[in-house]
Amino acid sequence: MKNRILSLLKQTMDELVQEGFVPGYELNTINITTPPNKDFGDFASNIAMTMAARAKKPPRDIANAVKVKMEALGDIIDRIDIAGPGFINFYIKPVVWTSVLNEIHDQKELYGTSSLGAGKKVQVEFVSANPTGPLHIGHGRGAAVGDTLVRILAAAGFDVEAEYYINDVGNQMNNLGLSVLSRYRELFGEKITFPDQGYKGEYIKDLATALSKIHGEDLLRQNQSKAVEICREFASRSILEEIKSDLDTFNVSFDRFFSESTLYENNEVDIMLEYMKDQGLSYEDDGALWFRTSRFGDEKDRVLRKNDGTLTYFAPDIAYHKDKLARGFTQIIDIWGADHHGYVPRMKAAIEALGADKDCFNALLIQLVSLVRQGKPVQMSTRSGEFITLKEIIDEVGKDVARYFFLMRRCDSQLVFDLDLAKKKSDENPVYYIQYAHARICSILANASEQGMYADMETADFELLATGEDLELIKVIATYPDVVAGCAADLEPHRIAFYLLDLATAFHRFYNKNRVLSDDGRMTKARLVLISAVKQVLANALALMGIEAPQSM
RNA sequence: GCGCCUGUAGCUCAGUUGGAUAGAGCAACGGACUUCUAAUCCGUAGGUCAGAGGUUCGAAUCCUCUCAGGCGUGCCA
Repeated sequence: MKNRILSLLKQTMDELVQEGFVPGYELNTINITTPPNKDFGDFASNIAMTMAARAKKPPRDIANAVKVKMEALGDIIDRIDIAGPGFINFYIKPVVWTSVLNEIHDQKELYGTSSLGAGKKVQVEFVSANPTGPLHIGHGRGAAVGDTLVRILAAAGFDVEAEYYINDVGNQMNNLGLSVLSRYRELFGEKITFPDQGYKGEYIKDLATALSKIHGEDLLRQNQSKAVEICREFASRSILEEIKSDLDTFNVSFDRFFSESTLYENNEVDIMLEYMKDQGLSYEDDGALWFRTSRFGDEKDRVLRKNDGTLTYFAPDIAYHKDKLARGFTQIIDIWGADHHGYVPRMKAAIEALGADKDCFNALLIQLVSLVRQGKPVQMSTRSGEFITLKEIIDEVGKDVARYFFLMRRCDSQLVFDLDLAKKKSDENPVYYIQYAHARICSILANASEQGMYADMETADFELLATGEDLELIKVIATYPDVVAGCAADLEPHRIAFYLLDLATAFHRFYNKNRVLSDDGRMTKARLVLISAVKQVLANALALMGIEAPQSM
């Protein structure tokens, strides 16, 4: 609907330009918004005010010219008002709104999709936790945000791929191996000194126990490095399996798990280093190899290879992003914890150094999650091994609630996860509030079908719906495609969560004031179509968030 | 010290990229079930948009400074 008004307005402005009434303008200066107040119409434009200075005419004069031309133009506009300093307020004919019911009926689960991203290949990389321990609650937020963003981008017509980068090379992997081996020796009664940087969680002991069942005492007789390797391989494989299974129960899926080790196997790191050298972008100093990131806006140069000969984390990461670029993505989105924000300038520098436009790379930073139980913060620390895992959260509050809670804040806002609220099955919990709306509709439709009545597009009289709460409800479902497109364009998945709340509110309000099944047969038929459409949109939006739409509660 | 994020009702947060009288939910108070699911709805009250300047027709939104909280500032990952 918004787009229809927009194109009418563009047409009008073009005519005014041709007539010499106003000077030429840039396309993106035309902006349609929904006014803060229903009294100001369905849509509004500030074009008269933004043009006033350049046209050297009072805004209200320009607004009036637009009004006269546009009122003659379309059959969807009821009337146009000019308000305040020069706002143009558009009032849509009520019956026109009801056409969205036909759209929803025709498109079903495709309602809300668009071609915004047609022809664009996007990759979203998220979670990417090291296989050194189970996913914790912070990973959960990244997983929920990333997975939902992927679904939104797909709905907006992007060719999108979800990827998980496995850091299975390097020091922390050895650490893992050492940690497990220590616990293993402990099992056989050896006195051990646990490594300083070791992983202290209980799961390490479980892994050691599992190893002892497979190998018996054999590893005690192996030489140290061989034993560590066996422990490392076994542990990382087991943990990765567990991570995958957790993601699966969280309804999060990936198109590809990309292993860091393949970068070495395919020599991609060396090729990248060679490229940097050839381009004059790297140099040796102090026995280390440096990358001139400062040339691309970073505050100082960064080390690629340390003076002990080993590579920094940054080096394979550049090679990894080179690989991504080579795969032909027009846009690369990395979802990171906000504590990695200092890493953004150097990654952007790398992207630019690799010959790509730095704007094709986006880092979405996810702020911290803290847990609250009975009003008190729950202490967490990865190092000491005291952390709440994603699995524990899912077991406690359920997958749907967890996903919604992770998405009910803007990404760059810290999130307080209230476990007591999450478990409450009442109106305070937004998830139940939304799902309840869907279940209520299902219940009405079930009652209707018992009486042999169904939503029937042919016989329903939409004019009956062009008033009151019926019309308000229709307007909310009509904005859904704009919401999805907006989320995709601005990479802000949380807006879906807020939209769902608005839609559920509009439905509950409607429900309390009106009956669907009544003695009035014509109204009953019309409203069956209406609530079927609402049900469809609720289901579509919930699906974008990966949340169930229950038939009954 | 420097950089990034945040600061909006008692609490938790939105705010359509600079628009009109700043909005929800919870908590508080008062109402609505012979009615398709009361896990619901309606009403009342609640504000120096952290503070001070600036930019302009117009600022919660943009710029500068100050204050407060979080994070970063490794040849860690």
